[in-house]
Amino acid sequence: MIRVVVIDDHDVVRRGVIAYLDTEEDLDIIGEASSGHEGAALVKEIQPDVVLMDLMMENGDGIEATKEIMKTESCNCKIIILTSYYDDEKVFPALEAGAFSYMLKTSSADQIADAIRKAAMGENVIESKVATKMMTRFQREKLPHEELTNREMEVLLCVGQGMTNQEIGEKLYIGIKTVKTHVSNILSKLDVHDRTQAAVYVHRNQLLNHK
Amino acid sequence: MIRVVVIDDHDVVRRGVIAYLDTEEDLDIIGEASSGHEGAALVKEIQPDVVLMDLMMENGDGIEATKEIMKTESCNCKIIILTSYYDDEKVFPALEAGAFSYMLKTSSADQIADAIRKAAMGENVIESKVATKMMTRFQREKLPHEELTNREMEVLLCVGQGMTNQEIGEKLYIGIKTVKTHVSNILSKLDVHDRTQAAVYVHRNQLLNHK
DNA sequence: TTTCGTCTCAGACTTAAGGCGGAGAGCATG
DNA sequence: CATGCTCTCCGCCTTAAGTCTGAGACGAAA
Repeated sequence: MIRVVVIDDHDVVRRGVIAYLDTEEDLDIIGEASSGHEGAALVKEIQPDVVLMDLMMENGDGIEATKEIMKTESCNCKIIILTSYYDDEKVFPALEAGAFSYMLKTSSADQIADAIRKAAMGENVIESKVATKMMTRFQREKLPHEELTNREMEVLLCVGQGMTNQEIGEKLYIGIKTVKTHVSNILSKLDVHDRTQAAVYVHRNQLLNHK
Repeated sequence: MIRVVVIDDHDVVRRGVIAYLDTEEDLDIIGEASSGHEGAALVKEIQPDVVLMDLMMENGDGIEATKEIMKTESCNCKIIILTSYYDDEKVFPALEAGAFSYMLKTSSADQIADAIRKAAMGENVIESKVATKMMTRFQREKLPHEELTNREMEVLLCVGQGMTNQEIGEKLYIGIKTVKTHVSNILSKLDVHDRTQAAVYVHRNQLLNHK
């Protein structure tokens, strides 16, 4: 039996999920909570195998609760995030906080039950939309270049769109000489020889997709 | 009841698929064939709702059979391609021939049954790997530019990798003057003003991913 | 206050890029 | 054979790009 706790402040959702999971013979819902604080305390107390955690909650959100739970040393439970959102601001903090899997509420009940079983076996499940975001994020983290300043990044993105120095200057309200300085610094930081290669760099690393 | 015909020259596969589909109460397997010709004739005769068609067959392949079936005016059946291959040379001819859905044999039996039901309701199912190929293909079909010659495309791809005229000339064993001519023609055909924009164009349209 | 980093800009210089016009060779098509 | 397309290459010219050196202004941090 896999011992599960469900944390979600939306009663209908929580009860619905529990109702379904109860029909699965190998899953045992041993507790539920309607806020992050409450949930974290409950988890510490009853030590479930898997936690199903909503992200957006009224009193203390899921990210805080996740961090709270992961801090306890004795904890070896897996936290599955179950939410409607998959934007960067939610996904990465949740994963950094220690989430084990990341499911969307658009997933079917079967998929959620599967994710719980896999979590219990140490196998994590990342919804494909979220996985895509992770991939691009990892790619970006691997960037070998020196840190560019904010201004340089602005200029680089302009170059990546095919703008000339003149156009960049007009857009950023600075002189063309200044643009040239920035471009020159960018080229040496990225270790490329001309603006075309810099533009290629932008696209290879998908820097334009996230503004 | 959804009336289904299965066309596959591999006996084991055909019988396995039929055996499974027979367990589904809403599906009625009304016919089967082991070649494209045979299958097309059968379909014309008994007018099923959905056809499950293998692509690679000994006597008359699935693409020909699909075209054959789609040519008949009275035909309002949906053809689902079921194959192991998802390379460009197979996928696009099949879709152009009139295939309604495209499934891979790696799909689960459930997914195939689902695809049949959806086809009967007018909803097509494209396996994700195939869908990805379609997306990039569509993007390429929408390209607004004039047709480039083969040589120009070669040069353009070099530009898209950030190469200088000098480097391109050395790679293609032509003079730098010739490269300049090509680049100049490319710029005017693509309606861009410099090589950097051409490089951006290459990446926006993912021209490098398919060599 | 001094130091450091960033952003801004200048002048002088070199070079790659790109436009324009012209042209010859090969090759397929009608 | 005449036409058209492609690929090749030339010279001349203009300009955008990029390097180098130097420097002033500003704000944060030591």
